[in-house]
This record gives sequence, structure tokens and C-alpha cells, in this order.
Amino acid sequence: MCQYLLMSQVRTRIAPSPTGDPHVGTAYIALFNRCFAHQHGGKFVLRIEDTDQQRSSEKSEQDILQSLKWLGLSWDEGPDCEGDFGPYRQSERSEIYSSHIEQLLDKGTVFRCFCSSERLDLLRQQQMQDKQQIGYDGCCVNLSAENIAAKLEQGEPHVIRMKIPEQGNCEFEDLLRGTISISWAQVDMQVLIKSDGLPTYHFANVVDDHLMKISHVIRGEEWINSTPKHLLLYQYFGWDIPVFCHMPLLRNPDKSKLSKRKNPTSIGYYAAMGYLPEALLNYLGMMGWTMPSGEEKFSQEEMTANFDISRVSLGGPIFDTEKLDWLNGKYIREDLNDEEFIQRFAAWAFKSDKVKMIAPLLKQRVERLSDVASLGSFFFSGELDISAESFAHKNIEADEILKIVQFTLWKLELIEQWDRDSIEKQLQELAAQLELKIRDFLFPLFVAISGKAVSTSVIESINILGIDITRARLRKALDVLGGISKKQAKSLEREFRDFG
RNA sequence: GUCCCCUUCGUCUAGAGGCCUAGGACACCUGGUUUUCAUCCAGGCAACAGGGGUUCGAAACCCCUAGGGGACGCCA
Repeated sequence: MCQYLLMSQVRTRIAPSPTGDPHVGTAYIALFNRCFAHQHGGKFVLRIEDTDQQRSSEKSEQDILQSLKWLGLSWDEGPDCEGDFGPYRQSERSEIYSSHIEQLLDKGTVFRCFCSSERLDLLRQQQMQDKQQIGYDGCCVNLSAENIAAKLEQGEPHVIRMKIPEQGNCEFEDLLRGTISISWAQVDMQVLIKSDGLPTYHFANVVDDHLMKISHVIRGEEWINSTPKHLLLYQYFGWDIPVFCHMPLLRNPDKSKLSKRKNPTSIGYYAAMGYLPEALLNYLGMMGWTMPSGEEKFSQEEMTANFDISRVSLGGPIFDTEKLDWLNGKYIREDLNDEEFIQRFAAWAFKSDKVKMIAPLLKQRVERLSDVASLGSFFFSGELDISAESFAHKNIEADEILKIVQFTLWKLELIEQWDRDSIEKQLQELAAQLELKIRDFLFPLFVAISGKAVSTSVIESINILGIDITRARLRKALDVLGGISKKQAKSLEREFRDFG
């Protein structure tokens, strides 16, 4: 490996998909990629994987870029700072993928597949029922040239899949795990080009990694099983392969893969809660890695200077905020003088005109300036001090309260453009669906969001607080109300879905 | 179901065959400092998943079992 490093520049990448909130897992993988590249004097690249037209959004892309920057995870090349290998947004690279798939079509290592998604669904169902391995059955592999030409003539929608060897194993080296061997029989004939003409991750990622001269692919463990497909594509093209390194996945406290259903995963949440970016980043660096000295508090520069990827431990670390809290406090105490502390607090509290939005709400309701702090404190708090008793109400049963809070959470998750009107619309709709007076309906939300039954407009408050804090508070409310059992959740989900 | 990966205190981890009676940190408990609390300091509790090998010697190497996780999309 040393020789390899000397011979060519190390280039690593983070390739987020702009399909949701900026995820701490993305930052985690980005951190290790960045440290590795910079430790070797190489480059760290950011590439936007927006080939899913339905789910990708510009808003999400902006949020992700902004969040990574906030954490100090800047990139040497990316969509906003073009290097020699652009464009860095996959949606702008369509011609590249088309010309490359042509090459494979010519070589006959891929084939057009005209199977309908209905047939494939059925096939999958059947395979599940028969407890067979799930995968494409090869129906279109050997279509005749005439047949294909005819179908194309008629404009039949189709995808392009890759051929897979029928026998043998795919063996590859993982930088941390050694040799991994997966039987080709386990590998599906992956779709490379979707019927909309855009590539899937598997295809775009290989083409781009090659063209962008990525030397080390450091990514999550979830990709191990699809690595054979990627390797095979390199082989079909006749390209050199990069070094693969699969990091352990961040986990929920129940050990499952970190997910927003069970945990706050949005970087925005941690920012809104008042964690310092350097502390959060330090904490991420602590997941699966330690400084050789054992020192637990370290900056990204120190991490880079001492980085050694072989010190990554493979057990999936639980993203448990207790230690993050301690670390964050340590940063505040040790690294900020009083003046800096004031500045940091002000920058956080008054971020993006937050006070300007809060002021008119408070002004309506205070009689003395000294009322401001107690009335408005929930805008600057994290978790609220509430209990089941806080939700006691004369007209609504406990079950109903739980339902209101849960449904509100789900409704708010549906909002694409976060603003006052969308929130109001969702809540009005929900109150009507539940056949509740808006006044009664809103009560538990007041408690969950502001901690009190009486406060500034709950809709305005939700708008100002943002989805991350709102989500956390509604979830806390669910929690103190005794939580929802799996059974309850199922029936609630059904009821919610019936609302349409 | 099939395949792949993983397994040291509750949590993050140190550990590269003898330095291990397994170390550090968070959390928790006790005590000290502090007008309270927090900080800070001192101490305590607490783990090698189980079973077989290999070896003079295993937390470490090999095998099996168990447990956990992941993948199996025209998502990434």
C-alpha cells in the first residue's frame, strides 16, 4: 500500500444524496474520508448523487452542503468549487453515463431489460413465498437483436442491467477487514440505467469514482454486499480498482442502524440544540477511532495529523449523546473565554433572524419587559421539563392526546416547504380529520412545544423552532405520555393512512 | 429465507501471544473543595459472548455455536 500511496495522489470522496435532512452519518463518513486524504496530502471531493429525480431536492442539497461546512468538513473539489474533474453533480453528468453505458452495450456485458415492474414485483413475491433467493430471473438476457430492435422501435420502456458470472466467487480486499468473498450466485443483475435514462447509484458511482480518480473508497458497511457489482463494472471497463474500506455503521441505542425514527439524526438538530460544531465533529471522530495517545478531546487538525485508518475498530458504535453532552460542555468551559462564549451564544440564539420572528409574538403578550424571559424561554431551550400531568385536560382523554401528538408529528414530516402557512394547513386539516375543535386539538401541542398550556401561537412557535426541535419535543411528549407500543403504532399508522 | 460483516465494563474504547490481577473516558455511587448547584480533585462499581483447539503461555491466532447488525429496490 505504501508504494501505491507514493505513486499516485490519494483522492477520497463523500457522495451524499440530497434526499433528506443532512445526516450525522454522512458527516461521520466525510470526516474519515477527509482525514485520510489530507493526512496523505491528497484531495477530498464532494459529489452530489442526485440521480433519483423523484426524491432529490435543491433544498436538501443546500442543507447538506451548509451542514458539512458548519462542521468544518470543507472539500477541495465539489459542486461549488469545481476542480479538474467536474461537474460534481451527477444530474449534470448524464452524457458521461450514456456514453459509458454504450461501451458496455457494445461489449455485451450489459443488456436491455423490458420487464415491467409489475412482473418483477410478482416475481419477488413468488420468490419470497418459495423462500428462494430474491433477484432478477434473467428473462431478458438473451433477447434476440431483432426482438430488441423492434421493442426499441415501438418505444417500449426499458432498463439496462449488468450481466453477472454464473459461477464462482468474487473476492476482494477490504482495507480493514481483509479478504471478503461473496458468491456470484448471490449477486443480482443490477439495473444500471433506469427507464428514465438516468443511472443508478451503482453505475454512476463507479464511473464517477474512476473519472474523478478516487483512490480510496471509504464508505459505510452497508455497501459491502454490493461491492462485487462495482468490482465487476471496473473489470468490464478495464479500469484499475480503488482501495475499498468499509466503516462500521453508527447505531441507535438498540444497536440498529442509526435512523431518524429512533434518534435525532439531522445535523440541524444538533446545531439547533446548541452543540458546538467542533465538539460534534470530535465526537464523531471518537466513533470507532481513538488518538494513539488516548486523548479524547481533539480537533480535526489533530485528528488528521495523527490519523491512522487501521486504528478504526469494527464494532458498530452507538451514537449515544451522553458523552457528546460531556464533550460539548468541556469545549465550552475550556475553549471559550467569556467574550467568545457570549458571541457563540448570541450567534446561536439570534441565528437567521430568529429574534425578529419571536419579538412580535412576545410583544403582544407581555406587560413588563421582565416577562419576556419566562414567556419566551422555550424558544431557547432544548428539552422541556414536562410530565404526563402537564397534559391533563378536561375534554380530551389520554389516548386522544397521544394520538394528536403522534399524528401531528407525522403531518409535519410531510411538509416540503417549511413555513407558517403549510404548518397551519396541516394542523387544520388534522383537527378536522380527528373531528376536534381546533382549540382542544391544539392544547397538547402547546404543552409539547412550549411546555405550558398558555403561550404564544403554537403554529408560529413551531415555525420558528423548526422541524428538528419540533420533532424532538413532540417525541419527548410521546415519551412522557408513556410511549406507544408496537401494536398501538400499527393501528395508529393504519388510521393515519386512511386520512389519505 | 439466503448471503456478508461484527462481538472487551451500561456506553465510547485501549489492547498487534507474556508488560493484563484487562487500562482510560462517559454515566452512576462515595468523599473533598465550593454559601447552594455545576466545575475541579480523590476514590469506588463495572467487561474479554460460550465451547473447543494451536501454544510453555491466548482478550489477542484457528474452528464451531450463540448473539447482534447489514444487504438482498428502476433508493442511495
